[in-house]
Order: sequence, then structure tokens, then C-alpha cells
Amino acid sequence: MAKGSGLSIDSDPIGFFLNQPIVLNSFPEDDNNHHYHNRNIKWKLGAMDATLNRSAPPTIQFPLNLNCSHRQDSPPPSDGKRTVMDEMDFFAEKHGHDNEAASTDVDRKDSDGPTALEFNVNTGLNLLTTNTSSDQSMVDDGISPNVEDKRARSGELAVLQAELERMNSENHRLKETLNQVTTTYNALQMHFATLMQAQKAKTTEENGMVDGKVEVKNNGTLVVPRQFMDLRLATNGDADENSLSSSEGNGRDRSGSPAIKGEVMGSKQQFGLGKDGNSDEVLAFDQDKKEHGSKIGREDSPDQTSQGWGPNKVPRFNSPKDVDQTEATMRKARVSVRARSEAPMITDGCQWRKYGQKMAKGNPCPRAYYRCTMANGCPVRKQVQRCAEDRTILITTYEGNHNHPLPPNAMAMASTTSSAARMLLSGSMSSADGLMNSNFLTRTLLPCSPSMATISASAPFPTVTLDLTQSPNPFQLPRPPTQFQIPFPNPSQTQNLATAQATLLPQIFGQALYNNQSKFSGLQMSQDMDSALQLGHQPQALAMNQGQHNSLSDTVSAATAAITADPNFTAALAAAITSIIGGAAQTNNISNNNNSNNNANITTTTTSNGNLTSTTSNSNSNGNNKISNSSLQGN
DNA sequence: CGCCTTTGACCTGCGC
DNA sequence: GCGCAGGTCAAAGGCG
Repeated sequence: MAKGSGLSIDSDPIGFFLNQPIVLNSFPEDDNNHHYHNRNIKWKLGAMDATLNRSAPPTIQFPLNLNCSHRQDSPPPSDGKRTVMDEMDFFAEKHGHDNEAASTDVDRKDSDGPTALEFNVNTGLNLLTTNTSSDQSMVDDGISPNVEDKRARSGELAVLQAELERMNSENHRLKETLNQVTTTYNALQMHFATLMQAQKAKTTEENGMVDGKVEVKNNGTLVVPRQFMDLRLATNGDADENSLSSSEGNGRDRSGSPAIKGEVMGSKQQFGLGKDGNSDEVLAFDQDKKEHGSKIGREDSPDQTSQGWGPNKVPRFNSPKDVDQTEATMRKARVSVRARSEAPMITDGCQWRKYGQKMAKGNPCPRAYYRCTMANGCPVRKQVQRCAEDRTILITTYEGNHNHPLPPNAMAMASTTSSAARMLLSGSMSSADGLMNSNFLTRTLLPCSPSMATISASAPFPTVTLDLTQSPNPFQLPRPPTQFQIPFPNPSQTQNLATAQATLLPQIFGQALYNNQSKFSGLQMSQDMDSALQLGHQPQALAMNQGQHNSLSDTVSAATAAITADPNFTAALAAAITSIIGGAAQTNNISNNNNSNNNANITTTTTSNGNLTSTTSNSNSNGNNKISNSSLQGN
């Protein structure tokens, strides 16, 4: 084994192959001024994929499993973080190499205890310059002195080199993309923080409001201090190291993902979707309060049933406990998607396993229960049930957050439900126990599709319903020229259409909320705002020729750009959402109804002709609790 | 054999 | 306390 001072070879490197794993062990502890002082680092090299680069100087490239074990008496770096590049810097510093040539492809694995990193690395080391006599013998064993042997391997080497070049190129491209996304993300966060502070100061100055108090303004408008949930929390605790001190809990999210993963993933989200940065996060359900008992393998803690509201139901999100409460509430929110489909399930890209089926009251069609099987322990559930009134309509209700990456074809629905739920919960954090002005919601929230989204506070969970059963493409309905015109791929297929339609929604919701939530702390839904909305204050012109941008990303980007181009629309959108979801306190003179647990027996549904009707969900029909042999397909 | 569905039993919350 | 309703568990069986 080569120890301490790097690899070394003393002959033509072309003939060198790593036939055995090599462990570089025990760096010297002589760097008294370096913050890596007193560390013991093991470098374990895999034997299979090591390749050589013929270029001058020759380099060796290999996948490297690095396990860093830090002594307890070694203080962490001053910035509290230690990155892989730090490790590379340390290595280069120790061995006199220019680390600029090194590249890393990091994959942080879940682990406890000492830092454990696994990544592919191009060390950029010029192996010919690192010879040491002590290591020579070990490596010499792997070198064939035979020229013919070299030739025999040259073909394989060429293949490896080509693959290596391709991987390097890809790695470089990905790094650039990541840097760009990170930059955008940081800029958005900075902007958000600035707006939050400015709005807070402005609101306090203008309204003279005190947290938790209701005030009647001169025009008679009731002003209720409210605030959106801090979505910074939703990006994982350490996504912004300056914004939170919530590094407690080892920086892990509920899924146990380590903090470093959260950083990377958080950087991915340009639109503020998903608490773990997964824009593919699905809001759907998780264990409800019924599961908090003696069931095995449950994640929820008993205290998660508490809502964490203050006396005036103003959420407090300043502590890790609040984070848990927020997430608990998040998991209780549901997103229901109505779509016409003859299939027993809409295709949402995820893998599901059916774990139950029951007859629900008021519906002759059985309700099927599915859980996500794309990853072990994924808490996402969904319910599938046909509409009692129109059995061609399939109602799919999602709950919970995926704890794993999703394939591209699953991201559409996932991001839709995630953002819709976040939209709902960001309002319900404040007041979810009131009546909903769903007509106002659909009129303002989706001016291009007036009956597409409804919000229900039906007990026991707040629910957003995305109705995709209306016009084949609500975005292509006749509209003023300033409205969206979003092409969807393959609109002839109901399922695809449903997914495609759903895709745009989260971007609208998420972007509006994420970029403008700060403007609505202590939001007052003024008449001016309402008027502006009713007058169709729309995003600025977005004329996208059908077929010109067929990709989903283009569609999303265009829609996002249009929204962000008009802050008034964004503000109005967020205001409308807030007003609708949490507006009961205002519209009902701050009165709480009978549901003290943030539940209201009000649900809204859209009829087949697109008209909105509001009905109570307090059905008295007697459902049979026994299992039915009928299936969803048997309708 | 592994994965999935089926389905009766069981658990929990809630209203009366 | 009891019954109802929603939701989940887990054994059994089917299927590729």
C-alpha cells in the first residue's frame, strides 16, 4: 500500500493499470497552521475504472471513494463547512500539485458520524512528478514491461480515454449549470430577504400594526397581520447559511438527507418549489394523525399534530420545532387532481403500489389507496377514486413529499401538486379555518382558466383541487392578447394533457409566492388590488407560438418570465391566494367558526360546465365501510 | 421468486 | 361508550 505521499510510478504510465485497490492512508499531521491539522484521512481508490491520459503530462484518473475520519479534537473549519474541494486543496497543498486541474463529481451519501464522501475525481495529478521510492515497489508490480502487452492494451486505453473525455466534458457542463443555478438561487434569496425586510418595515410604518393584533383602518378595512411561511425553511435548513440558525438536527431534513445534499438540491430550485430543493417534490399526503400511535415504522412524532399557532394563529417559524410543525402541516395538505381518464390511474410518472381499497361514503365507486414505491420509505400516498357524478372523471389525491429524485415524466405532476399545496399551506399557515371565496380564487388565480383550481378546507385536511376536466386546453381559450398561450405536447391524450396542464400551475403558484411572499406579510387585501385583479391585470404579453417552444422547460421558463416581468400580477396573485385561503378572518370579521383545528367544512368543486359551485362537505350519506369487490375499472 | 393486488381485520378520530 | 368512517396493515393469492 502506498502511504502518505501519493501515487508514484517510474515507467511509461501507459502500461499502468490499477489491479488492486490502493489505499492512501494517514496524512502527516505536521500542518500546524492549517485548519486540517490533526486529521486522519483515508483515500480508498477503486481498481476498476482507473484510466490514464496520454497527454503531457500524463495523468491518472479514477473514481475515488474518500472517507474522511476526523479526530474529535480537530476543530471544524471556521466557516463551519468542509467541501470536497477543501479536501482536494489539502491534497494538492500537501503534494505540490496544482489543484486547478482537479475536478470532482460529488455525491454525498447519507451517513451518520464522521464525514463520508463518495465522489469521482480527476486528481489532475502528474504522476510522473510524484515518484517516491517508498511507493515504487507497490506500483511496479502492476506494470508490464512487455511492449506487446502495451500494444494489446492500447485499444482499451483509447476507449477509456474517449470515455474519459466525454465524462470530463459532461462534468464540466454540469458544473457550469450548477454554478449558474446556484447563482440564481442565491440572488433570489437575497432579493427575497431584502423584500421581506423592506415590506416588514413598510407595513409596520403604514399600518402601525403589531403582530397578532387586528386593526381597523380608516377606510374600514380590517387588517390582519399574517405572514407566509418562510420558504427558506422549505429549502432545507442550511440552504442559506446566513438566514437560519437551524443547523440543529445535523442539517438533515425529515428524509434524513444530509445537509450537503440539501445545499445542492436547494440550489436547483429556481422557483422555490419543494422543501428539499426537489422541484419534483410532490405534495401529497403522509401519515395523518391516525398513524401517530402505535404503528410501526412511522415517521411522525406525536407533537406534530399540534399546529404551532400563536394566539392569533400567526405561525412561528423561528425554531426547529416550528420547522417540524410546518412540515407536519405540509404533509397534511392534499392536492387533488381531477382529470378525465378511462384508465384506472392517471400516469404521473411515479411507481405506486396499491395497499388498500375501501368504499367511501357518498360514492359508489371504491377508493383505492396507493403508496409510492420508487424509494424505500417514501411517504407519499395517493388516493384514486372516480367521481360519483361523472365516472369518467378520475380524482387523484396526493399527500406527502417524495424523499427521492423523480424521473422527468414524474416531475410535472409532482411539482404541480407540490406548489399547489405549498400555495395552500402558505396561506393556511395563517388562517385556514374560514370560508373560501373560490369564485374569487378562480377568477384571479387563473384568469386564463377560470375553473381550473379550487381550494377546499374540507376536514380534516386542506385540499387544493386542480380540475383538468374542462376545456381540452384551458390555456388556449379565447382571451386577451396579453394572456398566456401555452402549448402543450400531445393534447389529444387526456392523461398527458392533464399532466401538461398541471405542469404550468406550480410554476405560476410557486414563483408568485416565492418571489413575492415578502410583500404580503401582514397583507391587506385592498379594494384596489381586488379591482386590479378583476379588471384582468394580467402578465405582460407572452406570445408563444404554438410549436415554437414545445419543451416543458421552455414553457415553464416563459411563463415564469412573464409572471416575474409583471410584479403587480405576481403580487396580486399572491394576495389573492392569501386572501382566499386565509381571508376568513377578514371576510368574516375575524371570527373563528366551529373548527378550531383549522378545518372548515367547505369545499368547492367545479361542475362539468365550468361553473363553480360551493357545497358543504358535511355529507350525511351512509357509506359502507366494508370492502367492495368492485374495482375502479368496473365503472 | 419477487412484486403486486386483493381483502378482511384492525386502528384511530370523531360525533352522538 | 358506542358506532361510523377513513385509513392502514398484512396474509393470501395471482402473475410474469
